[in-house]
Amino acid sequence: MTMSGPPRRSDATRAEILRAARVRFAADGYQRATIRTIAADAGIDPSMVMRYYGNKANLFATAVDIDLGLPDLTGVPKRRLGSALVAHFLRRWEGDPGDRALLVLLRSAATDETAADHLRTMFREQVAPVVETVVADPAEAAERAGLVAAQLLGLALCRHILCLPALVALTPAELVARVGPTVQRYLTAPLPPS
Amino acid sequence: MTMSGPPRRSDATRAEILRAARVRFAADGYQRATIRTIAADAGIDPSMVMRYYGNKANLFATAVDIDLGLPDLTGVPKRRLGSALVAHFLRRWEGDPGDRALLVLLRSAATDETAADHLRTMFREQVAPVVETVVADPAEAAERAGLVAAQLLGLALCRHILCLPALVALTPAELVARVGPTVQRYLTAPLPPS
DNA sequence: ATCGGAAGTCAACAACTGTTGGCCAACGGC
DNA sequence: GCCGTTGGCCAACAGTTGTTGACTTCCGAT
Repeated sequence: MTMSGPPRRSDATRAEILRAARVRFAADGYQRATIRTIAADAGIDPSMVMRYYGNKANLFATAVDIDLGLPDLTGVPKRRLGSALVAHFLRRWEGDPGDRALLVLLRSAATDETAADHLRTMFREQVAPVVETVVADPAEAAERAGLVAAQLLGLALCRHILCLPALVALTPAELVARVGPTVQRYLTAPLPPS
Repeated sequence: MTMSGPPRRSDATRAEILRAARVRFAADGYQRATIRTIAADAGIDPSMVMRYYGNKANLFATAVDIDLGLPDLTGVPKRRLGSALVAHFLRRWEGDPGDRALLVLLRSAATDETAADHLRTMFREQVAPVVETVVADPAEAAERAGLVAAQLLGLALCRHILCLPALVALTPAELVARVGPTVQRYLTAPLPPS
């Protein structure tokens, strides 16, 4: 991730562009965010964005290449797995703007196939493996992880992107109390026959 | 909804435009769908779209002005409320293309504030009232409806827009069996204290 | 002091967008 | 058959977009 060559004089500008890009992509999504507005936010010329990141798609890919930072769940008591997961994601996307990278991806993934692909990869490489470590039958891991993702992404969508008032009104603690048991059930309850 | 004046000779074209618009908006979202591609799909000139629908925003509003067709839940046994709701929504958005209007809205709402507003209105005027008829304490109706919306929209997002393989693989019947109990709990389980 | 390259600015191109107005053809009541 | 109305197409405008290349300015090593 941090495979830096020799430190360059322009590192500050590069970082500033990336910060502005994350904010803009998060606010507007891939298509509506323009190189020009991102450059304006960063206080530099649009052509610098091209020079440092090649093109818009690559800038987006760089801005979105993040780590969910999922905790190691093997030490968590089995009854608290759901609450722990919900609490972690809430902490993750309620943080300061610029670090809400998951929302960047979510907003763009609805209309941009590249972003959707990033999200699927993130699910496959980060969420599914963690779920596999806490699930009884590994054969069911993918399905359970999918159900968990649907619940958590649905919550992020309704609370932070659609901003449904009924969900914005709830505190993080209340959300953990309400959604935690659902995730818990998706992780541990026996799957009903089809 | 069908407040038609005298039947015009161009009704067929108008309908064809609307059909093509729904398909395109569903596939690409508001911004990426262009008047030109919609017109091409409908086999007519872009200027006709303008003549019949005024502008792109109005065309979108018309294409998206739909009825969820939520069933009357007052006759459903209280234990089956969750399954009934999940089954209804699954039927609604697994149908033939052109009738998947909810997905049109969902895809665009992530990046377009107008679409998001439509979705909030639909939630407030269609989902919340129905939930209110089946909930014990009316004061909790909005919150319960919000949780239900988060779960159902999350499912639609992951299955039909992100196309997570783990969720695409499940049959509608399996999904009802897995997600139904969650919705049931959001509707009827006592809300934990904050 | 000077020279090379990096950092940054400016102006422009080509493609695409929503939108407009003018023009032609077909229809239908008189 | 005549003519106004309607349905439809074509070409163009104005704005925005990603992207490019030439030009200037600054800094650090020699």
